[in-house]
This record gives sequence, C-alpha cells and structure tokens, in this order.
Amino acid sequence: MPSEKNKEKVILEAAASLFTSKGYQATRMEDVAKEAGISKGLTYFYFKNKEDLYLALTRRAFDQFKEVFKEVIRKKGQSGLDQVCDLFTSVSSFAKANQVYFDSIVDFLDLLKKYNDPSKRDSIHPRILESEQFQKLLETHHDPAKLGIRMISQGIKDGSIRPELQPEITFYAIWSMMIGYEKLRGPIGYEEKEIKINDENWEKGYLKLIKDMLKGTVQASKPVTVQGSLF
Amino acid sequence: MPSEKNKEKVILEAAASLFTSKGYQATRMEDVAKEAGISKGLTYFYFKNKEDLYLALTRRAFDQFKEVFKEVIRKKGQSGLDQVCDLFTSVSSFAKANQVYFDSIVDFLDLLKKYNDPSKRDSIHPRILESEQFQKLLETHHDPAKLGIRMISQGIKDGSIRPELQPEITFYAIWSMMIGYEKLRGPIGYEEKEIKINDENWEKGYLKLIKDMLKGTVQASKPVTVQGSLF
DNA sequence: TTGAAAAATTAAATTTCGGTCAAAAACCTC
DNA sequence: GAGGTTTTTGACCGAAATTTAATTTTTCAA
Repeated sequence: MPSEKNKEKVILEAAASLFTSKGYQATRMEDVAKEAGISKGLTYFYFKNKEDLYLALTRRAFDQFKEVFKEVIRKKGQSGLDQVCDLFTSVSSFAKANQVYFDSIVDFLDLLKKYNDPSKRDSIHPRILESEQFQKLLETHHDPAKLGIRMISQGIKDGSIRPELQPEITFYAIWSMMIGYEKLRGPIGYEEKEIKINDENWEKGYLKLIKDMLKGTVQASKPVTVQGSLF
Repeated sequence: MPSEKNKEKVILEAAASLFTSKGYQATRMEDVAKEAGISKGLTYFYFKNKEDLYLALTRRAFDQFKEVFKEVIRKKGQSGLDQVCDLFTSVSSFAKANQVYFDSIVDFLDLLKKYNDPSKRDSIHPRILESEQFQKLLETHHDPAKLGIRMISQGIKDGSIRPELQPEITFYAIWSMMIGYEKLRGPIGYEEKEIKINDENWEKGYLKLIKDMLKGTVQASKPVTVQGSLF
C-alpha cells in the first residue's frame, strides 16, 4: 500500500489547494470532494461541515506557524533582536508560501475577537463553538505568541532590546506589523509614483523600523552570546 | 414628507446594522429587506447582489475613514508626530464605534491583494470586478493613506519625526500596527497572567512604541508651531 | 386631466450550494 | 462465511441567493 495517506489529510490538502486558488467562498464542498477523489458525502464523514474543515486547516496552520517560531529560536548565536528580525522575515516567507494558512490564522483572530466579545459571542454558530477544532484552537492559538514574547524577553536580558519595553505589548506590536505587512504588501505594488516600492524595499523598511523601535544598548550587528539557560 | 431618506441609504443602514449584530454571512438578504421595510426583490434593484451591497458599505466606510484623517489634520498646532499619535487614537475609536466599517476596509485590502495578484485575479467573480462600487474603490481607497503619508512628511519637515525615514513605508508600518491592533485587541483581553493588559494599557503601549519608532530631534511634548503652508 | 412610458416594488420561480441520510460496499473477526 | 462494524456513496432536502415576470406607482407631455 504505497502513498496510502489517510483521508483526512487528503481532504485537507485538497481544501487548502482549492481555497488557495479559488478562495473559501467560491470553493464548493463538492469541489473539495472531487479534488480529493471521493464523494461529497464522505467529506462530511471526516469533517462536520465546511467551517469545521476550515478550522481543521487553521489548526494545521497554527502548527506550522509555531514551527516557524521554533525554528528561529533553534538557531544559536542570535540576540533577541536578531531573533525578532529573523522572525519577521521567516513569517513573511511563510505567509507568501502558505497564503491560506496565514490567512486562516488571521481569520481565526476575528473569530476569537467575536468569541471574547460578550455582545457578539452568540453570533457565532453554536456548531462552531462546540467543534473540537475550535476548542483545540482556543487552547493552542496563543503558543506562537508565547514564543514571540519570549524572544523579546530574551532581547531585554541580552541587552539587544531596550529594557523599558513590556514584552507582551511589544511582541503584539511586532505581530501587528506582520499582519499589516501581509495585508498591505500586495495592494501597494501597483502604486503610482516614480519611487518603486518593491517587496524587498518594503520588507527592509519594516525591518529597519522594527530595529529602531526595539534597539537597546547592544549593537545588534555584534552577535551576543547568550549564556546558559535563561529559564 | 419628513425623514424621506432615499432607499439606498435605508438599505445600506439596515445592512450595516445587521452585519454588525449578526455578521455578514449570517445576515440574509431577506433580513436586510425586512429591516429596511421593503421587499427582498427591491434590494436587488438597488444593489446587484450581496457582495455589491457590502462593497457599497465599504465605500461609505472609506469615506468616513478619510474623514477621520482629515479631522486630525484639521486640528492646528500639532506636529507631524502629534498627528500620527492622534490618528492612532482616532482610528482606534473609529474602529470601536464602527466595527463593520473598519472591518470592511480591511476586507477590501484582501480583495485588492487578490486583484493585484495576476495568479489570483480571476478568482474574483467578474460580477465584482465590473461593479461600479469596486471600480470606485479602486480609485479612492488610497486617499486616506495619502493623508497619512503626508502626516509623516509633515513630521519630518517640522523635526518631530526622524528625517531618514521614508514617509510611505513608515506610514504603512503605522497603518499595519493599527490593523493588527484591532485584530489582536479583543483576543488579548482574556489572557491569563496577573499582568492585566486592558484596552487602555494596550493602546498606550502601542502609542509609546510608535513614538519611539518615529521620534526625531524635536520634543513631541512641546507642540511645534508649523509655519505657513508646507505645500 | 389623462394615459402611456418609465421607475419602483413585489411575489413567486429558479438556482445553487451546504448538509443529511439510507443504503451499498468494504472490511474485519470469530 | 455470517454477522457486525466502518467507510463510502449518491440521491435528496432545505435554506438562502438571485432572477424574472408581473403589478403598482410615479412622471410628465399633450
């Protein structure tokens, strides 16, 4: 039995592919089924409904997203500030290479916002609230952010980031810039003007601003050796 | 004939109200019609389809959004940096008071991104591409940003913002932070920890970071008198 | 004033999915 | 290889978007 991938995975991958090319709305469950080489009914055997399927995809997205953070942390010899900059670039690549995944993460933030707003919470279909996918996401969605916050703390300890900064808020500000960067990146390309702001300048500009925002006493260009475990 | 509002407006307001309380998806065209006191069919007389209705709402959103920018510029005696900070606060209020509008603006960025990505462009329903609403938005969506960029330029001229910054990218970075701020604000409230990051601290933290990021030679706390017209 | 063309409005018909379900097929396991 | 369990199917249902044809209202020139 070669390439006997399990069905869930096949469906999920079909969905990811179609959501990428046609978008969530325009993709019919029947399309997903056809792409996965199964019947429509079967997709409902593996996923409760379309939204559930999307949330399942979102979970994978968060998993991979977290990997990006871990990968940055794994690299040795980087100061906290280096890590943050590295993260920005890595996330940007991740978003370009996995649009749907990145988008699904940002979409989940909207859902979460509704969920935490008492006046909106019941506008979410109970079907979603109860879904295992959603519950799991509630537990794990914050994991990447935790790593990000740790990077800032790290930077404060090693002196590459100003000590007066509050790690949580600071990280969220960076995370905000990443989200906004992805939202704005495309639309900007086509600006008038002679000043050609291509993707590269765009990214460099953001990075520069982030550095200036965070920079502490240590020169980020001189890698800081982090001593021992900080935890 | 009192309160003889024209129908388009009535429909649009009904839609805005329902999209706010139940969300775009969950709002049926019939609901909109009922709320507007007309028959379902008539909404299709005034708007080609549901998406078209949403784009019409988006246009209003951009109009009001632009007003926020203008209002900030209108105030006298503010340095460029002051303006940017003021803008952040004003946009934040706008977003809170007009969730649907703010969201529709951010949603439009997604549409725009697709539109500018050759590989995705045709995943947009032609019906939308052709719609007057969309065409108009293509022309005007950049207006608020133009004003924002002008604020940065202003700040560079009056010394409140570092001269080495590139106005376009710098403004988009701020704009990014605003978008991210709104996406992340809600979900954060419920964090564990003893550190209570409430909305206010949250906003203050962002503002502080923005100031640090932009600050030039002039003390922003001492209002700078801007001499004459700079244009 | 009127009546015919244009505009506004409605209600019903149509279409397009998401979602359900009963039954068939495949797969055990004893 | 009979009985049970799991997987899979495809026809079917209903909700909601969109279309259409028919009806009412408005407009305005003769």
